[in-house]
Amino acid sequence: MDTRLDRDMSNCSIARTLEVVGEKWTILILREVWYGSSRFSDFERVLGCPRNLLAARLRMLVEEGILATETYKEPGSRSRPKYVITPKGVDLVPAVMGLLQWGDRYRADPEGPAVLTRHRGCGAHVDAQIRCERGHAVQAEDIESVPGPAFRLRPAE
Amino acid sequence: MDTRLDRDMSNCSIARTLEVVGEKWTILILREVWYGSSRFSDFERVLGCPRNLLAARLRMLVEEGILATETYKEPGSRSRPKYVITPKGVDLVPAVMGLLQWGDRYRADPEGPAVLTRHRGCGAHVDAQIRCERGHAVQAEDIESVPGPAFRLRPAE
DNA sequence: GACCTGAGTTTACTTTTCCATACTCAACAA
DNA sequence: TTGTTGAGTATGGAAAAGTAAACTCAGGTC
Repeated sequence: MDTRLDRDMSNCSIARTLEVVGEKWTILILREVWYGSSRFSDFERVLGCPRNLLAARLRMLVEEGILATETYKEPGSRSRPKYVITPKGVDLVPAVMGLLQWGDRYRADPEGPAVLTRHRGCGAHVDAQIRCERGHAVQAEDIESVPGPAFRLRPAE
Repeated sequence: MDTRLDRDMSNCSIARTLEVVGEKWTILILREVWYGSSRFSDFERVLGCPRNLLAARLRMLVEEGILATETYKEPGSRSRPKYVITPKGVDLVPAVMGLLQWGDRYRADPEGPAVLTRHRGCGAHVDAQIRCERGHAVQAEDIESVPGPAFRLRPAE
């Protein structure tokens, strides 16, 4: 993609995804959900994030359909809400795996990463890869970005 | 991973990656590099981002080794710096492809995405997938997160 | 020598986001 | 009826981001 006129990037899918998950704490909240947390107090304790932001992020994630609320009840106390991931949230896993993998490679402690990801059953290490529909592994250099159906040039200034 | 004691997440690779690329504009600058921009004025024009932040983000990306500066020279003007991606930067592609893919699925215009990614040569659509080392495609539900070498529990409070 | 240009830096001001902490609220328990 | 607990809401100050314009700097051109 090498149009000399400026592309209009107002409909860029990367930017639009970041509008939803690009704020501070959002992705870390999702990480906690994957690692098993579901309650407000769990997120607060493990993340150390301010409560008002936590509430705002959870509300956003639920509004966007990435998390959903259910209720749980501990014996001897009343029902309270908990947060569970939806299929739309699960679809963020490849992106987050990509971040995890980069951090493992370039920012891990000398002894290695804090968390290993394995294929349940097979046990082999798991990571995010780029593949084409035909199943070929694709090097980043061999990705070609071409204008899609919603491609626009920028309105003249 | 379901330790009832709190995990210490201060060495989480996701959090550490976000420390580098989690600020506003950073990933969009990388997007522009992939789409062919390399000059300060290109980024400024296409992103519409404030110059001081742009300068700060570029400096950060160069310090982190994700971008590198080279010089270019237009005939009739002096040499000027441009920004090119390094192998360390290329390793962020899977994460960003993951974001792109989610945006394409859930936030695209009705007519479709603005940009299509294809395998150069083969031409087939390309995306980020989760695979294990043995080459199996892995469903998000079949990822098992287990404590790694740098796993720590949280020091008691 | 004066002017131009791309790539910044600096400054000054407004707005937004973030952080820390205090406060509220609705069951349930004693 | 008072206390407790989890899940928030409210608030006030600090930090970061956004906006706009002026300024710098070096190596071109005129």
